[in-house]
Amino acid sequence: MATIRDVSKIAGVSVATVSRTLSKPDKVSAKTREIVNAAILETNYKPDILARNFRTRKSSTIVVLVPDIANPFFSRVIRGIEQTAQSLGYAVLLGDTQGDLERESTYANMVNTSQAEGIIQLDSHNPFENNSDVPIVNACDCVRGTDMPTIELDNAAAARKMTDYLISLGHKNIAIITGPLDSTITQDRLNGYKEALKKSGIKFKPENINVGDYSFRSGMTATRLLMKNRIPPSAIFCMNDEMAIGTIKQVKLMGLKVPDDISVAGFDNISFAEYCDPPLTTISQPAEEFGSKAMSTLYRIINQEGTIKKNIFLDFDLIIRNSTGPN
Amino acid sequence: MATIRDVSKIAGVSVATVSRTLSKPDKVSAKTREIVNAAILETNYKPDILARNFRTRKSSTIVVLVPDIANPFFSRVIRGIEQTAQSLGYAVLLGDTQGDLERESTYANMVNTSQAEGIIQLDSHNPFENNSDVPIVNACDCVRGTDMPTIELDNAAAARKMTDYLISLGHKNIAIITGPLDSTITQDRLNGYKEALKKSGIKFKPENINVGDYSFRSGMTATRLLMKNRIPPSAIFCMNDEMAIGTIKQVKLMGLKVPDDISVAGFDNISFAEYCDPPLTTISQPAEEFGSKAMSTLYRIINQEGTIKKNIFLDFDLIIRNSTGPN
DNA sequence: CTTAAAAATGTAATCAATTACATTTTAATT
DNA sequence: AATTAAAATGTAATTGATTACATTTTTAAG
Repeated sequence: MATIRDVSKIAGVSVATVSRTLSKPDKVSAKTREIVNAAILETNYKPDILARNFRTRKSSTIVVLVPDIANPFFSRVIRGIEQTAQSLGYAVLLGDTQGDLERESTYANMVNTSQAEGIIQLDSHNPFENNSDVPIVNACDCVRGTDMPTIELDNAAAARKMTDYLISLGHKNIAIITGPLDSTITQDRLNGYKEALKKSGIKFKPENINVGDYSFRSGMTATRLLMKNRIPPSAIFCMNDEMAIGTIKQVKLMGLKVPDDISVAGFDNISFAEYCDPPLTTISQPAEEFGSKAMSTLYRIINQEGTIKKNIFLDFDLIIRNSTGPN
Repeated sequence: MATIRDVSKIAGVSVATVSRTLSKPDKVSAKTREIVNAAILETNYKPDILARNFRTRKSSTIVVLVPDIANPFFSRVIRGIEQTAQSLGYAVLLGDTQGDLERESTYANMVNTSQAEGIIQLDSHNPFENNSDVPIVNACDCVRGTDMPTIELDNAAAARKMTDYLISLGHKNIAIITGPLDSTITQDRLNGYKEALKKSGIKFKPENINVGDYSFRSGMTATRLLMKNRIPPSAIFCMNDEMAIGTIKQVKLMGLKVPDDISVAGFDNISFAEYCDPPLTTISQPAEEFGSKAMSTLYRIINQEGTIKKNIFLDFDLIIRNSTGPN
């Protein structure tokens, strides 16, 4: 492999000039630039990125911490991250934590060792005990009470909107299948749900809450339990689309019809939501935008450019399809 | 940040000893090891990975080239890659190419600049014009006629099995919705389909082939066209589950029933396949295993350990659900 | 107690780029 | 033509770990 010295020798200039030709071409005269570029071609010189990274203390790499890459919502977020990262000259290291704190901190520490310049955390957990000065952005499921910048949805408002909509259809006994209770998203959405009930003068019943884990199966299980309530719900609001699809399956399995007997609503608007039967009423989230906003914010933090908004809220939409109907 | 020299000064040993304590502790006496470790704790020393990478010419990083991370099959493959990579001490750089050759070669070149030690390519395309000596493994959709090791399915056999099964149900007019024609997977599966027809003495009709792009929508469009055939098919075999789900939707939209009027089969066995209505008959592929096998093979290539099997074939399964029935 | 071999440790070069600072060349002005 | 400022280029230090080779210490054998 040719080094910058080989190039400089052939071009008859110093290594500094070669280096400048590559990184600050306007500091080099047109004539020398040509000579150097010719020498680069001749030697097929490729800068050694490891040497450059080492010298400049920059890896042009960021780490994404994601609870599960196979989750269709997260994989879209990551697509957004990757695209923006690429356009900003950054590479994306994938840290699929599977909820394991040890794996999370292994990846998070890559910043301390300069392997990565920053972190995008998609889980509601601060990977650093005390607020550190590591560049980090928290997206999608965001922790409260840290000074990490966040890219989030107004989850309470979204859940309120969905609950309001179900109430407007005449439902009074609305069950909710949540995500894990320690997640901020779950808490916010639960609050929104309760607020909407209260506003409409509907009494909140604890038996109408069931905890899931975002999987199809947990949607089915939770539904089975909810339907055993003394007064079974006439509508079930799930905190993601997979659980809602599990719910639809379970409801059908019990010989009931969606939405005639029971309305089902989801959250996320994954691509499958439009194709299940009946198509799913849900809240759409701009998944790719979460990713690109998180990446561009992280970029500004790393490079200390412009001002950083502490909390960025993205828009959601209530997507009404046929899984919900009048009570 | 403390350097290895700070540690060596405090421990009263040479930098070589500190380095050895970290990388080859058995070459250091127990006593010195203790002293050095104490000094490491005291200084909170973390080895500078950039310096180490530079010196050792290793980045402990590999690149995954994937056509689309948001595809649920690929995201599972990547989960398998990531898990195995982590256990082997490698980090995974995500290269979502979106089918763009330029982005692909940008990522592929990271190996030439030592940013990555190897590549896992999930697309049927050789990112290097001429067979290079870059460590690379080709998984899932594999190119023919290169010397890249592959991790693949016997796609022809799988398609044959599915077609045989449909024939065994009494279907004679079986349509197929393919992926892009330049993909090896598509070609192999198409061959398997044709072989099965031939074996059963069924004449292959070109009008029964329609090309899709693996999206729900293309499944719908292709189905609409196929149903306009002079003799519409009684079964439709789709080369992935998304298109099959689109097909089911379109069939229902036309007022027909699955499987009573038309049988629909998919490929991949993504998690939704079990939850759509009716549940989808499909071919299951060991997605995570594709990933882990690809990673462990790449590891052996990079580190020149053991022998490398040129082509590894994984098992598939015909999963019979309710989207297919007798003609 | 020697002596040889093995184990432990130390010295200093090395990796390939970047860049502060020094020097030379060019351009502009009088 | 002389002077000065600006632009271009060069010199050599620097980054932090690894490691070949040299040296010292320990262990084992006679």
